[in-house]
Amino acid sequence: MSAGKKNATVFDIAREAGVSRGTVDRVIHKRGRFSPDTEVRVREAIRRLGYSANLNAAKLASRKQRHIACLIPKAKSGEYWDFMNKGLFTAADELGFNIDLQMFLYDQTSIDSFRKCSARLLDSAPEGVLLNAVFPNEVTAFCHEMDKKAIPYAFIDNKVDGVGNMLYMGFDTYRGGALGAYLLTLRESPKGILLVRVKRDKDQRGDPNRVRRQGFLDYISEHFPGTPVYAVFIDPSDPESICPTLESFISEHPEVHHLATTNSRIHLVAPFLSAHRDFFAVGFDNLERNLAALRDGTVDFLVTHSIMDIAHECLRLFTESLSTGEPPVRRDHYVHLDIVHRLNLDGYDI
Amino acid sequence: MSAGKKNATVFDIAREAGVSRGTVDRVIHKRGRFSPDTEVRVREAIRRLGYSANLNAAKLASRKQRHIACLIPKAKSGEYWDFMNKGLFTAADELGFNIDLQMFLYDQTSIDSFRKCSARLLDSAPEGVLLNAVFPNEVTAFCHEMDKKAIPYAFIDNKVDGVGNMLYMGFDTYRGGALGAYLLTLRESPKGILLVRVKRDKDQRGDPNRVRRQGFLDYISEHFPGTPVYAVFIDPSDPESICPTLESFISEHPEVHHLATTNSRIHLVAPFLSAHRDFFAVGFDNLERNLAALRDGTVDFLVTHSIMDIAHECLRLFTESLSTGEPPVRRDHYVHLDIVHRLNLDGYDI
DNA sequence: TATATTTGCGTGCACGTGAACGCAAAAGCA
DNA sequence: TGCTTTTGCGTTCACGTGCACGCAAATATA
Repeated sequence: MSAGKKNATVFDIAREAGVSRGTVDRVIHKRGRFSPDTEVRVREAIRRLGYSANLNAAKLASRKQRHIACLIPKAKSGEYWDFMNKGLFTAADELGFNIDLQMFLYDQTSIDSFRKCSARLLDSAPEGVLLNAVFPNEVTAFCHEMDKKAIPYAFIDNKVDGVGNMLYMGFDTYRGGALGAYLLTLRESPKGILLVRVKRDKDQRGDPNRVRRQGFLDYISEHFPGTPVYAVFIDPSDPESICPTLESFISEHPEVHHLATTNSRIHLVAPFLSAHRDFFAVGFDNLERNLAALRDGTVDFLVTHSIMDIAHECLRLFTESLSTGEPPVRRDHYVHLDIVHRLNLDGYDI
Repeated sequence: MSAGKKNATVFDIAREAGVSRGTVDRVIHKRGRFSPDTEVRVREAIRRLGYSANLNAAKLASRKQRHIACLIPKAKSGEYWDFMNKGLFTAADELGFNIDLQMFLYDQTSIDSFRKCSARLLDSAPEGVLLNAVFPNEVTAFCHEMDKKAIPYAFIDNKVDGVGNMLYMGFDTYRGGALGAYLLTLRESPKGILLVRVKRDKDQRGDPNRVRRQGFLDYISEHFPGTPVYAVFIDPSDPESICPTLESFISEHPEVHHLATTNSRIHLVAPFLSAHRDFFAVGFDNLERNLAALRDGTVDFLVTHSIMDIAHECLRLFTESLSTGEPPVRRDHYVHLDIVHRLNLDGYDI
């Protein structure tokens, strides 16, 4: 019942097109040394027989390393991009192609760092590039360079539009923000919302959480019009100052019992929350320290997505495309948003 | 960075153990024709070199069909076990082993049907069996028969204890019930809860949702002691009668605004709910009709899990175990519970 | 003791693809 | 024309495993 008719092989294609197996192989992998006429016959045969390569055999036979470069932010252990980094390596191992991941990690607060990193990347002449979009202008410029050199690239997590990327794998940040706002206000209508933000002094990048915050704010102003949302800025580099900052806020706004962050740093607020159990708190992203805050009940919900899924699926589709030479069937992919609570924390792997 | 040292092959093992490749192969697959002494040497070599088979090569070379039988309930299109059925076939295709799935679908309201089905299954002499646990006594008896015949089997979705199963892949139903109760009561403390249950007349099986219901009830009695939970029974075979039944209930209990089912049939209540928008409603399992009710806002939350994940992971671990001859590293597996809401419905595949 | 069977082991083919190699014909160049 | 390079194609080995086959020695059966 399952399967039944076995798939066509390169031999079948060769016979159908009246050429040899090697020729079919060269056409498929665009390695030259075939006539335009032959190419047409082979592609026709492939279409007719519905051929697609046997991935097991391909992985087994592929001895050459696939050199793929990743241009993503540098992160401290336990931060978002640190998980992405690990996820990509795990995925590379699992996928079984001989993927040689080369990491180019830039400082996400410095455009200059991005420029230098991307230049080094181009020097390494990768077969493909995975990147995210921090500095929209610089990323766009860099993409145009890759377009010129015909290097395929895929966006991971976020993207810029108007460039010739092969693939995007991310999630709906706007919707995520709205979902966070919904969960935050589900238990009790808010008299005011404390939105904890992170101070970025001379940070040159575009705000990566702007869209998510907009989704959050739009939901609030639609469903609780007139409810004030107070943005309070904390400084992650000075943890000692966080609690006092928040304490001084609530002494002025004792009516506020709802707290959220639209970035991934709600764990920074955990000490404050554990001293104020009457707060309902919602955050984003399943960093280990966020999950810990969820586990001990200081944070009520996390809205997140599986970083592993993003890394794995992105790398899978990308490398399979590189192998077959065909672009993925779909270009934009959105992974599912997860709602995580203390009661469904178990088995939630990052 | 990734990988580096290549994995040991059967050749390496053969050399290390001072035998031929074929002997190693027979030891690994327990196909006999080797001396106890040889077995020890080979196993030692495998351990020393940390060998594990190259799955790509194994899948490529395996020509024989793996005959695996599934003993699960028959279901109408769109019902829970219908998705499981489809999920198993999809997984079988994706896994690439030549898995020949043979379905033995019994009527889950009839012990007799189970008995006949399981007898037919044994006649087909499968290499392995996937089953769930409906009728505890009959399932246990059947497992003992399989134990006698040395047929490996795995439980999917739910299980019975005290038998020699190789694997269990399911989820924490008790915790799920509690989570449902939490979500139901998050918005507003309940004055009473309407728990819609399904009438089962002369149904001989054990109640599959008992544990989940217990989790639900325990949560309520712990956090809202004294709150009445009214069980109202509906008859799925008579959809016309459902609305009147519920209407007559609320005319007697107008203070009740919380509704839940602990089975997968909340979609049966959707018509009632769409006439009573003041109800907060929580259900279980992501059947298409449940998701539709979520989408149009008649149901607020679904607590569920990915049936596909269960099917896929169960079949994967099971067949890999059959291939390697080694039992899975872990026997009991619990998949993550998902909270699904209208706002994170997109991209939620079943 | 003579013959049949089992045990223990090695060899060889197949799976489908990647990619290097080789070779004749065509094209470029002097 | 005589030489080199390019084009177009076929052949062959390698990847690691499953599994059938074959064969000698050991054991069982007559």
